[in-house]
Amino acid sequence: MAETEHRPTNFVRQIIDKDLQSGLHNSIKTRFPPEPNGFLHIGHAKSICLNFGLANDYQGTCNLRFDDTNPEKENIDYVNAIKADVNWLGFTWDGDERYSSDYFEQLYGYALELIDKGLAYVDFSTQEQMREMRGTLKEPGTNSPYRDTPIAENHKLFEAMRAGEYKEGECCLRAKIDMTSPFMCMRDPVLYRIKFAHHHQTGDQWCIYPMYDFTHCISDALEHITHSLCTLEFQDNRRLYDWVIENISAPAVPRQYEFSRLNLEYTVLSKRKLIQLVDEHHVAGWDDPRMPTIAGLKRRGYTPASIREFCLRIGVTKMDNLVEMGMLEACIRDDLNVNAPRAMAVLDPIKVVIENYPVDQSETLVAPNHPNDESKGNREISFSREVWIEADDFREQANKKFKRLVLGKEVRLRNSYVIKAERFEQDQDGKVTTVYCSYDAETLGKDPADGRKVKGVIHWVDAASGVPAQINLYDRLFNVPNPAGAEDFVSTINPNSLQVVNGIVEASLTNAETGVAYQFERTGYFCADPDSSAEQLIFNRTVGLRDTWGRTEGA
RNA sequence: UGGGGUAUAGCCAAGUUGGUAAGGCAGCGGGUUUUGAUCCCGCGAUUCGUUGGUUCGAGUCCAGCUACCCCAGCCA
Repeated sequence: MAETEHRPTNFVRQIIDKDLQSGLHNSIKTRFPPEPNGFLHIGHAKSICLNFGLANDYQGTCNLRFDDTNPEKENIDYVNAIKADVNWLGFTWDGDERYSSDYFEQLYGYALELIDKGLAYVDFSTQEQMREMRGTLKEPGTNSPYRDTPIAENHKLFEAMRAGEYKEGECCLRAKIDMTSPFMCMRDPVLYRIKFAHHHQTGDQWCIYPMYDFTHCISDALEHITHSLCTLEFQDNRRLYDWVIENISAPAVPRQYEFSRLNLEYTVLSKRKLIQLVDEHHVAGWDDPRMPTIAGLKRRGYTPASIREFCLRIGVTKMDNLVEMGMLEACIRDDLNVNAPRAMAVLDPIKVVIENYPVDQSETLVAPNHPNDESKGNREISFSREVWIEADDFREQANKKFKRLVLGKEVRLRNSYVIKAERFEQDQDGKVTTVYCSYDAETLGKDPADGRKVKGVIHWVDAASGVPAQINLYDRLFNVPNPAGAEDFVSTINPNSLQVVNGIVEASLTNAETGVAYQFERTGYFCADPDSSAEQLIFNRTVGLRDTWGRTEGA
């Protein structure tokens, strides 16, 4: 798809333009810094597109850095999934992926530097004591009794922490800043804590791990990141970011800028909540097609280009937002409308028997793969005496607004003949099972010679060659626009977010490649599910077609 | 008077030396159409959270007010 030619401007670009013009920087370097404690989601895609997009547009580079300072929550599977997702989105990071843990030794050295400057101390207060001494939002905190431990002793104490001489929670390293600061994060923040945990990158090498605020800014400096972009909740932390950089022998001075995180209607985008959905089996896994994860969107049938386009359209600002799902759907429809070959599939089949068509005859028809793009070629579809049509496409009686098959009336079978409904059969519940029709043999590829107008066109699948398929129809995962705002977001889960249907697809779809999109004419965009253990074809509906009829009809 | 942020159409979002409100999504009309799809054409803010002020002129400058978001993890 043709992505928007020139990127819309935003405040980050303006800052970069200024920094380039003023000569502050000759080129830019950004980074995408996920913690490997879960799968990436569409919100991360916003950050990825921003960081990698900026690097591309300004001919700079972008690093992929795993912010792996909390081994208890992280693992290598997430690292691998994240790398795959970033690549799948179409981005390439500069050199090898980095890890904050690559810098543990240097970070340790900077911590020692702060200690030696009298700007950090080892605190043996309990967590509860620290909380009490921190004060509140409106009241200043009070100094720790360990705050004035002599420098030399702090130096030894910290070395002892590293050597494993203290238990978890027994002590921690804190920056000596200002317990009365209006910024809570400046009230002597913890820099290092003790964790006897195995780390996916450094193994058992360390028993002390640096905190985010100490690690991130230094990692940025070590990588010579020029513009460090993060989300709004880190605005206060910027004071600490700058404090650390100013007080150590930093090799560079990176700057942090914050933008608002993405909120999408009818889903949740917080790692904690997504983990809960997976752990409590509200969904089948991280790549469940209903999940807003990159892996889920991929399995659902979203393309990398459509997600990039979405990120372009939503923009980058500091305003809180809640983007409509329709925005995302418009992006994938725009992509698939021009790129997806058409095919026919019936989701809720009823039989049509064409009584004046020879019993043992069948013929091969040619159908274009795309109505507006001849270059996509044609395919062959078979036609015979019995075909399946959509149950919704037949009514015993209806007004002229209903442009489908009605008893005694004609309708065009897409890419085929005009048929007329003569009579029908239904089961004991009143559901129509079979419609007996006649066909006009002179209407293949042309209108009736006598000038009869046949307005309706419906899709169908040849009964003799059609293939049964499981079709997964997805709906929003939650019943409310902003589940994150609910008291209990789990209670707002939509119990009908997945509807499994047994349909019939045209024979050409038998070998549909996993993940490759098709438009099933008149019903939507679908792609084959990767589930290889399944015994039959499985198609996932990515998104339906825009449906103005369904709207008026339903109303 | 804790501090940090944000307020432009239903949603997203341009608007940067003050000069008379881009664009996209959604919606609504109309046209084309063997997908009620696509495509094409047309329609939306006398108004920029609010109240005042400065000015010939303010979304853009100033002051006050209001609403919403974030911060009291040895999480990120």
